Amino acid sequence: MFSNITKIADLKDNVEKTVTIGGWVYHSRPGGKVIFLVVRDGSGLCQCIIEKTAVPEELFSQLAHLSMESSLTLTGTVRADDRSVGGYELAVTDAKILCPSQDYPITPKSHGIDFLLKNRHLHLRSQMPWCIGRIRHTLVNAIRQFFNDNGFTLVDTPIFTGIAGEEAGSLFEVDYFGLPANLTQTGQLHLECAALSYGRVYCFGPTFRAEKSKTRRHLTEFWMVEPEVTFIDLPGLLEIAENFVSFIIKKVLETNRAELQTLGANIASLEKIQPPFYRLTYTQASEILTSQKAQDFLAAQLNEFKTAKQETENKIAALEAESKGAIKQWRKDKIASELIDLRIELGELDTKIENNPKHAKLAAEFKWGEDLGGSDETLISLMHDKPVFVTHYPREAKAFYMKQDSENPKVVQNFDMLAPAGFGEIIGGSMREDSYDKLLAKIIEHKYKIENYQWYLDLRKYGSVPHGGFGLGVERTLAWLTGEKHIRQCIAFPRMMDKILK
RNA sequence: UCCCCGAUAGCUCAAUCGGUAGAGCGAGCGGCUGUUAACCGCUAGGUCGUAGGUUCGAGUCCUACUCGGGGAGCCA
Repeated sequence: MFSNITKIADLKDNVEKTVTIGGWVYHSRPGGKVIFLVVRDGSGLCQCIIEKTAVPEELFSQLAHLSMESSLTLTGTVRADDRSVGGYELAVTDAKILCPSQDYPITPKSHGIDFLLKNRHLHLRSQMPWCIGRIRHTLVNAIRQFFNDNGFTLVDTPIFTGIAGEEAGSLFEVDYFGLPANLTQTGQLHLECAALSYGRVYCFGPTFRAEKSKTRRHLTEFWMVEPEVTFIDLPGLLEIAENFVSFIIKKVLETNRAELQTLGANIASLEKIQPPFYRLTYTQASEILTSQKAQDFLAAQLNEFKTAKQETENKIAALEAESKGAIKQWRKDKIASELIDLRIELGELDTKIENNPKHAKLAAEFKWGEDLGGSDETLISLMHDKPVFVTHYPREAKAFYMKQDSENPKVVQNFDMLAPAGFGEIIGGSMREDSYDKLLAKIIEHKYKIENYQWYLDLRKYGSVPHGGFGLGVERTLAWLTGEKHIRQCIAFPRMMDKILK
């Protein structure tokens, strides 16, 4: 029945031909003599022109009263026209309404985030989530392609697990037929087993963290890709990581430039992301944090914030003054929505101004041995225009499985990759401890039950080799690429602390 | 877990000193228009988050609770 449906994205190949499209009303501008219906079909938008003289009178009247998100098929001639979205339009000769939509809750005006999340099942149809979803698809595809093309074997690691990969405290516990089990926090430990079988492996799936974190950078369920490689050292891992990240960004830039533009992403800065990335040891990073340069940077930033605040306040005052004058209603609307945005901006600037001295203090008082805090990472990433690897963290601050450095026993061979412009950590990785004795000592030190880790220790007993890997968070990467402030927009149905909506 | 902010029409927001509840969008009806966040006119739409308190009088002040937003810590 629908075999003759043409996708809107393919209209460019059907100019002057008669086609049928199927989709949903995105926008309607009905008139006495001509109706403009913008229709979306998942592949794009198309403006459909319905002239009163071209269709039966009853159909014209029905189409004139069609509201947002009504579903229908439309038949007509494709015309190239610069006045239409996408450059093509359909001169309609016939249409069939499938399901008229009444009182669709999402309107073209702005909505609050709570409302949109409650209506997430419908919000997915809107432009922003649609663009992000398309980019996510490319990103996921590119991730698989990179590893598949570089000799990695996909291994699906379990979601129910008996042991913790990261530190406890962020585990979701489940009742597994009366036995305690957890949802996976990482596929790494299982992946290491597979790496010793295949050499180069990766896993890609959902990951669960029960962290009580209500921030724009946290989900309780997120997707992570984790490669694991044998016969490698830390510099080798960094090389894979920077090639990997550069590859996926290149693919997104190639495939989704239009979506990135719609979302207002910083394309120019993404185009700069090419190997090599910056490399800092933890010790160098801590020196930067406590340096005068960092303090000067923060002071300059504070001044920028204050200037921006002043400018924003001036803009608000000017708009408020204009709004009180005798002006057209549409201008008043525009001012009102601009004012809302400006006030949000002002609030964010206030937060930044408030946090800046705290961050300066944290940075200045940074002591070797602590883990890098969020603000420290942000500061370092802001001071660089490309991603930064921070390596060799203090052993005490890091997970038990990370390999002790041969030259400096106080540090481990690990790395975090910080995205530029303050987006923070998107990759964490390390060489794994391959010495049976050292790993055992760490397990004992952490007071973990040895019997739970015997299988993991076995990997160091039977043909242990140097190996390592890393994990990349899909939603955080997507937030970075798209310029989305909040990670919750980067997955179709976000799971957040204390909130499962559907 | 801690700190800050908020809750008014379906949605986004106003409401001055504590004194009769207002717009726009969306919805419905009509008009007009190669329109494009179209425009113009009319109509409907409210127990001001919940429960107390202060007051002649509370959307506005106070207390508690619920829900939401932002930030800190922690992390991908």
